[in-house]
Amino acid sequence: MYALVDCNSFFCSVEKVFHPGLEGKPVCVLSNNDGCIVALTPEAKAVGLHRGDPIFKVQDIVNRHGVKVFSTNMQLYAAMSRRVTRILRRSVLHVENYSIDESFCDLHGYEAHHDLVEFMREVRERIRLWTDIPVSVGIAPSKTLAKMGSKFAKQYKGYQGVCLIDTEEKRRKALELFELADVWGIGRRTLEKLEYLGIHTPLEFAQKSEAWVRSHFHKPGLQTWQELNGIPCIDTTEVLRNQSITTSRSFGKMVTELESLKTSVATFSANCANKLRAQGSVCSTVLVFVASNRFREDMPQYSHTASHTFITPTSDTQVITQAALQCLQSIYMPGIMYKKSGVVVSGITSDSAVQLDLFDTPARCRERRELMRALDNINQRYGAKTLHLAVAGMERQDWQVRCEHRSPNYLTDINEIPVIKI
DNA sequence: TCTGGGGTCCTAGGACCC
DNA sequence: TCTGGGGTCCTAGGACCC
Repeated sequence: MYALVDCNSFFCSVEKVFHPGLEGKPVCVLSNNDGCIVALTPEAKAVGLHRGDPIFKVQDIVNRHGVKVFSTNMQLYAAMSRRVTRILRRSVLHVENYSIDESFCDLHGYEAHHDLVEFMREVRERIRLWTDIPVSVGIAPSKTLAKMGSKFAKQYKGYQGVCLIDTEEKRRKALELFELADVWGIGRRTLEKLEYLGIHTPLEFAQKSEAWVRSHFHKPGLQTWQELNGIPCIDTTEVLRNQSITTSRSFGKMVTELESLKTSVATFSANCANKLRAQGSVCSTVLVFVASNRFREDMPQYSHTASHTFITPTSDTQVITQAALQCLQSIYMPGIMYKKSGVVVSGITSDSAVQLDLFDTPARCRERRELMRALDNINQRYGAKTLHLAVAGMERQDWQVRCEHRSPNYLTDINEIPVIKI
C-alpha cells in the first residue's frame, strides 16, 4: 500500500502559519511577477476565484470580498516543505518526496503491525502540531488511487484527513464518484479523447479491456488504466540528478534593448551556475531563449533559442555566462518588445568526474574552482547579491519582476524572523 | 497596463554526416 | 531513367505534472 500525503492549499497554508488572523478567510498566492493566482483557500474559491486567473481580471472580486493576496515566496515555501518532509521521514521508512507539497510513503509491511488509518492519522497530527500545516492522506494499492484518496480526504470532513481505499468495493465506489479530469495522468487532451470515445468516469475507463486501451493510447494511458485497476506501475523514485535546470522570468516591463536583455541573461546564467554548484553538478550545454509578449496580438511576435555545448562540462559562472551571452547575441532581433528570457543548462553530470580539456591545465581548473568556492562562501555569508558579474547589472533593472505583497523570509533569513510583541 | 516557473517525455522535420 | 539506410543535432511544439 502507498500513502500520498498532500498539503492542503500549501502556499496559502504557509502564509497562514505566520498570519494566524487569516484562518477561515479567503487567501490567495500569486505567481511570479504578481501575474496569476497559483494557490487559493476554499474560502477564496467560494467567492469565485480560480487557480490560473490573472489577478488584474479578478481585482474587483478581490476588493469586494477583502481577499488577502500574497506574492509568491518560494524560499519560504521550500523551507516549510523541508520541515514537513523531515517529519514524514522520521515517521515512515520509505518516503518519496514527489513535489513541494506532496510525498508518497511506501507502507509495504506496515499493515502487519499497524492500523494504517490510525497510523497515518497520527503522522498527520504530528505534522499539524509541529508545523501548523494541514495535510490530507490517501492510502491505496497504487499511487494514482492514493492520490484519489487524498482528494476524498480533503473534500469530506468525515474521513478526519485520511481516506483508505483497500477493498474492491471501495475502489469501485471511488472510481464511480471521482471526476475523470482530476485523475492523475489525465490532462486536457486525454480527457477530450476519452469523452469522444464515450468514457465519462474513471470506472468506465478502468473497465475497458487492456486490448482496447492499447489500441487507443500509448504507454502513459496504459499505466493510468493499470493504476486505476489497483496494479501499481508508476515509478516516482527520486532521480538522483535532474536532467536540466531552468531559470527564466517574465519581465515586469517589456524590454527592447540588447543591453537590458544581457543583464537578465547574465543574472539567470549565474543563478543556474549557483544551482549546479549547490548540488555538486556540472552541465555540458547552455540554452538561451527570448520571447515577445504572446498576449499582445497588436505587436510583432518573436521567439527563438540558441545553445552552446562546452568542450569541458562546467559550473563556472563566468564560463556559462559568457556562452549564454554569445547565444543571446546570435538570436537578438532589434525592434521587438521582449517579455521573457531564460537560461536552461542540461547534460548534467557529477562534478567529481569531469573529463578535462586536453589543452587546459589542472592548475587553472583548480584555480577556477577555488574562485567559485570563494564566491559562494561570500554570498552565503553576506547575502546572495553581494558578489556578481558586472554584466548582470549594478542597479535595479527595468525587467525585474513585480512582487508587491511578498512575506518576509521568516524561516531562512535571520533579519526577517517573526517578532512577537508581548 | 497587468496573463508564472520548473520539470519530464515524446514526436517530427530539416540539415548534415557516412 | 534510375536516387538507400542509418545516424546525430537543432529547433519547435505537444502533452502531462506540480
